[in-house]
Amino acid sequence: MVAEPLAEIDAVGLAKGFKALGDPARLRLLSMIAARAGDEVCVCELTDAFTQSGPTISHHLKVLRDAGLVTSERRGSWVYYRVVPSALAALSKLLDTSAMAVAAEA
Amino acid sequence: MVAEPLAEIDAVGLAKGFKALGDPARLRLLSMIAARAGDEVCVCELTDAFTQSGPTISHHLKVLRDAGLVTSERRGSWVYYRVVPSALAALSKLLDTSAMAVAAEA
DNA sequence: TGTCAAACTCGACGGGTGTCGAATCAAGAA
DNA sequence: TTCTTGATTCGACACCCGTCGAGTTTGACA
Repeated sequence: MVAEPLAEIDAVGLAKGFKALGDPARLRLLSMIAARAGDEVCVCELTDAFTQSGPTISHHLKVLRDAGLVTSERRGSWVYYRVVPSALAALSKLLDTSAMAVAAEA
Repeated sequence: MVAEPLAEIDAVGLAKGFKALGDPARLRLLSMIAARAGDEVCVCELTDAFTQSGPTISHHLKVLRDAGLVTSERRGSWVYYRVVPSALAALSKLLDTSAMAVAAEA
């Protein structure tokens, strides 16, 4: 958030990322993928951990993919997901700098 | 995101915060407030900077308030907003640790 | 009291979102 | 090829969200 307020054009792109995180199911999905720390996670493993249906999980994964937060790769019969660290870092930094800017004043 | 995947109960609360950030107008509002670094911003100043109507801005500020990301205080005829650093830091940390966990593997 | 300005609430509209079952696609095994 | 399993896409439903104009509240000032 920094010293300079966000330009509208930047806000649109960043909001897409935050919007993708704005659902409990997606947040849990991302956390389960990120918890593997470099390793990938099979979709079958994710669907087993949720009460929602397969199509719903697939939809949420697509939202995370479209937001650039995760990538997917098919190997054989299974599809594996992994996080995109730079994308998460960009969102994190935005909030961090703004929090710091305010904290520094106190 | 850390080593442990998010519990569903935690995910619900955190998702509220991210959801509030998932709109370009709200992201810009928050950035304008945060850019003041400890100082507060008058609503009148915010509405002037946007093309949206007053009621719309007021609605977005309420969403940010309900999410605990900002606080408001009335003084005289004007209402002033300021950010809640700890709330932003909590969201930032979640993304940061997950990004770090993955980056550390590489 | 009455009036004015700032901010919020209300009601409504159009479009978007989460969810599911059914159908479809992809890849391996018989 | 046909069959089976994993994953996605499709179509539909109920609900939510961003937006506005109109009306309401709050406080200052005559």
